[in-house]
Amino acid sequence: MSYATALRSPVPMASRAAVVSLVSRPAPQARHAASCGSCCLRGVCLPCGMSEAEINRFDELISTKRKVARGVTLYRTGERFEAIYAVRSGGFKTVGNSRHGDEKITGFHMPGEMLGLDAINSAQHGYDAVALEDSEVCVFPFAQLEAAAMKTPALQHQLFRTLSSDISRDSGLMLLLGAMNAEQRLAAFILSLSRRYQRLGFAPNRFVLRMTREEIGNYLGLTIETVSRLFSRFQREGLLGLQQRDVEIRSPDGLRNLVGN
Amino acid sequence: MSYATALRSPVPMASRAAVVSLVSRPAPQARHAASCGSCCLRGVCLPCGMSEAEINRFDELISTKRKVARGVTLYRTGERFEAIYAVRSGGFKTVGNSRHGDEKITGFHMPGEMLGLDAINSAQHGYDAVALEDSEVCVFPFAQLEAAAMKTPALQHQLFRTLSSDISRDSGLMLLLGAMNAEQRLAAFILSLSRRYQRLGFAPNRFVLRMTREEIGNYLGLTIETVSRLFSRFQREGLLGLQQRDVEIRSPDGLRNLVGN
DNA sequence: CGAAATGTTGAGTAACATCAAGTTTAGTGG
DNA sequence: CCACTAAACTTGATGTTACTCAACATTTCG
Repeated sequence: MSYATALRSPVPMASRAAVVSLVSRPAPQARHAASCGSCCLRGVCLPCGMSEAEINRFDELISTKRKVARGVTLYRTGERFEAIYAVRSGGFKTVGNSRHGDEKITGFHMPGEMLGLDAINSAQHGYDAVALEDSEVCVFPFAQLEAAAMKTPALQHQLFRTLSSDISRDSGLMLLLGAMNAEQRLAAFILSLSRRYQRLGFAPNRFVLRMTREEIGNYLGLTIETVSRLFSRFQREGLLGLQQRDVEIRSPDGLRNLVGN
Repeated sequence: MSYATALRSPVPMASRAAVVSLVSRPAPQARHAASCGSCCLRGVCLPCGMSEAEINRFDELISTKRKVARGVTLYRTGERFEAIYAVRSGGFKTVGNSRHGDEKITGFHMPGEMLGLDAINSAQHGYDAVALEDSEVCVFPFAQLEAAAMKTPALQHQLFRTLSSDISRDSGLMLLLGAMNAEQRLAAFILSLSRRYQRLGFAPNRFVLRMTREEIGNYLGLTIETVSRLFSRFQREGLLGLQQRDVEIRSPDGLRNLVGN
């Protein structure tokens, strides 16, 4: 839970001095300049589609980095919308909280994916964003982003695409929740993670779950017991190899078969 | 099903001559210039936030209207993405079709709401858009829209907001499908329609359902029987007055209570 | 008017939730 | 480093919600 905890993410940790200096300040101020130009995620993140010159200009004007320790909230429901975020390392969940006090996870966000897009319209956040592990995000103040987009067609276009892809993602999930049984939901979830790891250049059939069974169940509209039973069954049937949160997909086709496409 | 059927929507029907001329041609060509400047939806639609001068320029450059008869498909899954659409009158459903042949409704779209936003990213449509009744849409070719947005900050901003609000909508629905029981889902659905009618300037507690019980069930992840039973129960308990598709909300608070906010 | 589509209601059933007990793993302080 | 505690996970027994199947009523449309 502390900043001293080693980052388990693929992106190299900042120098020790920098980390130590962070500990002495409250988290929100812990920022420094980012550089998309040298980031290994630039091909799948916001600058995708921009020329090198455009990216460099973009870097200097806009983005800063910020560390978020495991369990810490990046932004909260009701907070004023200022910026959108790109996950640089680690991972996040977005959580909606109803009046009943029960929470509902609306999404998991991996490196290269954006956070906060839903708040552009209402100018305030509708969800909490919580780090699943020690993480780092790039901060893009939205007003500056809009101004930059007016001058850079590639950036405007990419912003439209990014927003659009978030809509597709959600619609897909709706399908999942509204039309699938428990087995299909979990299979679809695993396949979704697999695709997203592959997009980042990792092996698609071997990865670590960043979230608990409870979080998976919450997200999929299932109880923790159902998730656990299904994982056991998938393992018994040879679809998955499981050891805690280490997942090995043994039969991608078997999973796809369950989901139905 | 025919164009001769009177439009039941709030927007005045085009002149009879125009309607007749449409019948003789295939639907997709049935277009003529739109004019946001004189449209009663301009406050809730794409031009929202633009000055009168900007709207007029926008009109001339971009938008055309198109009629879509009940049951007719505006665009289909797999078709190349060319334009986004604003519902001008009538209503639509968007339908995803899985390989199993079963369809899943991912959204209902009322006047002033946009269609096709999810396709910007992938450049091809991921859903079918089908008219629930005789309808009219405004067609905004996306390439032209992007070009116009580069010159008009208010338009760019409104596009971002529109896309963002679609994300919020979907996330909200996810919550609905993943965390609510049948009763809560239907109550939330009715309240959502109520809010949207109110936004259009109609009475919030008296409206006509544009969709069948089956479509409602499909959308909410419930069977038609469950929807029917719940409607009967809501009526019995004095929450709703129902006569076919005519809905009267008798106890908005009762419904909100069920949903939990 | 008659056929097809749509909607209602009842009885039985299956899928998933709930309740409960126990095991394993991770985190903490001595 | 080990013991201890809390958190996370697994598995079984039972219960409930919503689905399935079925029959029938009503409405819409040609």
